[in-house]
Amino acid sequence: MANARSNIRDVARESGVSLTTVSLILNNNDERISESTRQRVLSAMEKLSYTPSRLARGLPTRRANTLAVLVPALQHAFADVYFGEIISGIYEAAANRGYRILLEVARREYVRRKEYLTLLEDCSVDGILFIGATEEHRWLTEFHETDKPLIIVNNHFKQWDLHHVVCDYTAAGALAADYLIDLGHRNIGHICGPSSMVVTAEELTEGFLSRLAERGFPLSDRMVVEGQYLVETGKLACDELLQRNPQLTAIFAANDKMALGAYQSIRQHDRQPGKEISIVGCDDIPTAALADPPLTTIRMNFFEIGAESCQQLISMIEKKADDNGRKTISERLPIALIERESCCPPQVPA
Amino acid sequence: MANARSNIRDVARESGVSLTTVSLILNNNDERISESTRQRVLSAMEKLSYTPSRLARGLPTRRANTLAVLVPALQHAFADVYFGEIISGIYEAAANRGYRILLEVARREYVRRKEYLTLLEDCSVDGILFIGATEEHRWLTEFHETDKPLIIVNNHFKQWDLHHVVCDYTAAGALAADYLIDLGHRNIGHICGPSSMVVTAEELTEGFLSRLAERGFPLSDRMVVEGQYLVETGKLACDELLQRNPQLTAIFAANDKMALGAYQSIRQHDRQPGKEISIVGCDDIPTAALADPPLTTIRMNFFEIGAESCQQLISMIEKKADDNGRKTISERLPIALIERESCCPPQVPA
DNA sequence: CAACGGAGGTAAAACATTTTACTAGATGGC
DNA sequence: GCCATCTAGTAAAATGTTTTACCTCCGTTG
Repeated sequence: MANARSNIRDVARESGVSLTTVSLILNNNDERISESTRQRVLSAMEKLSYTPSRLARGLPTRRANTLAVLVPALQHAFADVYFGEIISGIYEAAANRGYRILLEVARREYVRRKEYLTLLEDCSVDGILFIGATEEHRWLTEFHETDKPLIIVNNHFKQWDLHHVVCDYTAAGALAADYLIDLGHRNIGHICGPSSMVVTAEELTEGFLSRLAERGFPLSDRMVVEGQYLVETGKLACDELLQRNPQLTAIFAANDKMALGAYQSIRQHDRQPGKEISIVGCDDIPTAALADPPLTTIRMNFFEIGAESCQQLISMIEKKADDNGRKTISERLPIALIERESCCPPQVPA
Repeated sequence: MANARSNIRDVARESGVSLTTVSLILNNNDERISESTRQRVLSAMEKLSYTPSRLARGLPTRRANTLAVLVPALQHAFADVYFGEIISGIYEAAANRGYRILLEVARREYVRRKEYLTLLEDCSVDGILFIGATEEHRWLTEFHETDKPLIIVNNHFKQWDLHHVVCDYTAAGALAADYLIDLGHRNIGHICGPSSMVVTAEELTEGFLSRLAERGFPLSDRMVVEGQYLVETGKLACDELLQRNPQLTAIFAANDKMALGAYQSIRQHDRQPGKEISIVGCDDIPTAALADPPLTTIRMNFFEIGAESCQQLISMIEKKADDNGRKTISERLPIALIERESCCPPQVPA
């Protein structure tokens, strides 16, 4: 009863104009409408407390003004700061441009049924942002030829050029190398990410190793151990490194979580992280600053990555009309070293 | 061209039946349709690779099969584990029942323009889950009388009975009190949450204080200091407590972040957290287990809270049809003490 | 004075569904 | 043989917009 939601027709009747007129005003296609009519219609809207239905609007326009954020099926994915930061950035950019955000998880069933495509066809969503892509997500190829609005956030694939926005992982690796060498370290270990699965892990390690080599201190393969980006795997990798070279004075971990795992390992070996063994992390998650000692790390600014990806996606969507040169979007954001207290020059053996 | 997305009409034509028939099959209103027709239509769908448009469906049904998650406008809200865990739980429950999740942030403008209501009226969304409500969000009253599908997640308001699902904060406080008393502590301090702003903070403190009193060790007001749920405020509160009573042997912090802040403060006072001063936190965020020493805390299971809230919301929405006794939903989930290494009996002064 | 053009609109088709009320024909009971 | 009921379906209205093509004045031009 009270719920007789008013529609555009009611507004038209109330203000004595046609549907078309109301619609034009709603869409700010002002040119054709006189100021007096405009005012009349606007106050009718006010009076009827009219709000246009997004659903109905999307039908003729085939636009939902909504973007999907797709994440892989990991345990409690949204509780991860990495995803969380990126999503915050995406939200910010989307909200500023009037878009909404839909959350989607790429479970096995989801992928098998190609729901990600349905999402677009179905007009639920105007574009997709994929976070946390790995080699496992080869089905993304489907987006290769077709010019569907998809952006890979903070990763990319070598084989197919899909639109993407990433941090400069190569530069990050080089930066870490320079920093440790400049401090005087020569016995260095590296806990790398799962490089066969994610390109950025490979780039980081590549950047680190080649800079070390360039500066005349190449790292033996033995001193590179892989972890799965989790605290525990970081600890295990560090155990391994310490066993392979007990003289170790510095470690570069491919992410902060593994760096914190290294802290644990080092303590268990009765050494002091940050004093006897220097650690550089990567990502600059909030916990890094709270660790003891506060972790020196490379800041990736995931919020920025999310926001930038989102803006690129929106531009793609809105530009689609005047279908100009469809170049692959490939952007690389800068990184920075954040110096805290987990590094110092190597201690000379007494 | 290739994009001539097929619709229900095409399917009807292809299989030689009416629109209605196709629609009925789509909605599994099987009873009226013969198996042979059904098969014919299904294969026509297959052949045309037809997917129904969510948008168009929502229009007549006034159902979007989408839920909104509304969070307050905090810096990078989605990067917070607290929100993240809850959202993960919500997602899980929603996905299992075929609902999608829309993210919304209640910025000032958003609230002023009552977008949260628009969301519902507009049929973008069938219900709303509000996380992180405080006394600041008094506009939620609007949901009081009307029976709009809104659930307050892990908080509630005393004045109006809005539907909500919360952890049992009173029990949590009591549990902490028992634990510390049983260990032998008598010089206890409490870092409470912003109790004038959030009811659950008040309940936790109330539970803690009254159990202490019951057991014969009432806590003086001086030994309760308020923090804003952040690491830094926890540290400051702890500084204050240590100054007010240097004999302090145990602290109960209203959340883990403040407990970690207390670690910092204690260290700066040259005392050992977990040995000289025992700490109990609350929430059991992932960092708690990684802290040094690992933090003893009360697990709230936010994932569960999210999932349960979401299920309740969905039931509300789906039951709406047979509008039975509209009772306010008010659920209280159990909590548990997770013993780690941040507590021990008080040390006898040498 | 006829033709033109612009200002300010409007009618109607299109978008893709659901749902209500109806029907034609077959079956069954008495 | 007639009415009632059931089966398998259909026609048409409803949902709330956008958009295209058109219309009607009215003031200018040539």
